[in-house]
Amino acid sequence: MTPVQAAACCRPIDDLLDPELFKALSDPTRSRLLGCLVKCGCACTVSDVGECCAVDLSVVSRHLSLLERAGVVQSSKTGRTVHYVVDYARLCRTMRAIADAIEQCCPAEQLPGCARGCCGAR
Amino acid sequence: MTPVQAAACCRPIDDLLDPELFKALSDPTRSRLLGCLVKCGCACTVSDVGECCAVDLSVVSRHLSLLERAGVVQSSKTGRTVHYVVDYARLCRTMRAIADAIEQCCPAEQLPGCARGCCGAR
DNA sequence: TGCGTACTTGCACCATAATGCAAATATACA
DNA sequence: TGTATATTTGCATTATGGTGCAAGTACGCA
Repeated sequence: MTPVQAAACCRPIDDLLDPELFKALSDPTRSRLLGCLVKCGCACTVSDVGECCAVDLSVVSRHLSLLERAGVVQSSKTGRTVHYVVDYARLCRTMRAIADAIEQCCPAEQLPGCARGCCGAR
Repeated sequence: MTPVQAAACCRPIDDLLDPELFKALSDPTRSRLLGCLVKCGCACTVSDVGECCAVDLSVVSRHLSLLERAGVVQSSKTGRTVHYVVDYARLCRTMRAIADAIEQCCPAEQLPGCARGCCGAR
């Protein structure tokens, strides 16, 4: 199969390789903010998360809302404070789905020893 | 635990949330090129992969070498042609490791019903 | 109602990165 | 050795995106 033929062939990986999601995770500042939120485990205010980074609070606000648009975190407003929480379930599900979708395309000869004859990542 | 405290606490997720990897996957053109390579399943030349996209061949060349630097694909040169292959095993392993690392940080109360009391993604 | 706090938005600036074209490099083949 | 092919690199252009500051909005509280 040539790349052109492959391009015409629809697979789960097509939807999962979403540039928007990866773009959300591609900035060092956002990565750090997300890392703090992930490790924190609880709902945090914009100000609290902002203390992890040496950037303006407006920058933190923008980054968090971008992460929310990408489906990585969720926000809830109570009064004038906004709390952000990581959507653990969705993130885990997406990452594993990507792995599965890639593995599905992996040719059998790629890595011997795997149950499916490929990838050996299971 | 506050975000600041969480930031000081080292977890596997810290190394796995690598902005460089995600940056490699964050461009639509690169995403399409990678998708073709993933679905193709075999080693493809720069020219062949380039036929999937309406961009200059020099652009394709640069994108593929960037994907290689990010550890997503591997290249091999034979004569004057360069072949690119997806590193299926590594990609799968990384994505699953990210999922595992995120799950590890997920608080127990997040999602009931899961074996670990969280995430429900297993 | 007025003030302070939490966050967001507008704007300008700067850095990075994507793109196409042309030229260069590397290699196969006659 | 000369020519054609495959890929890469230099360069200029353009687009995108991150940042800080200042101002605006929303809301709680006295």
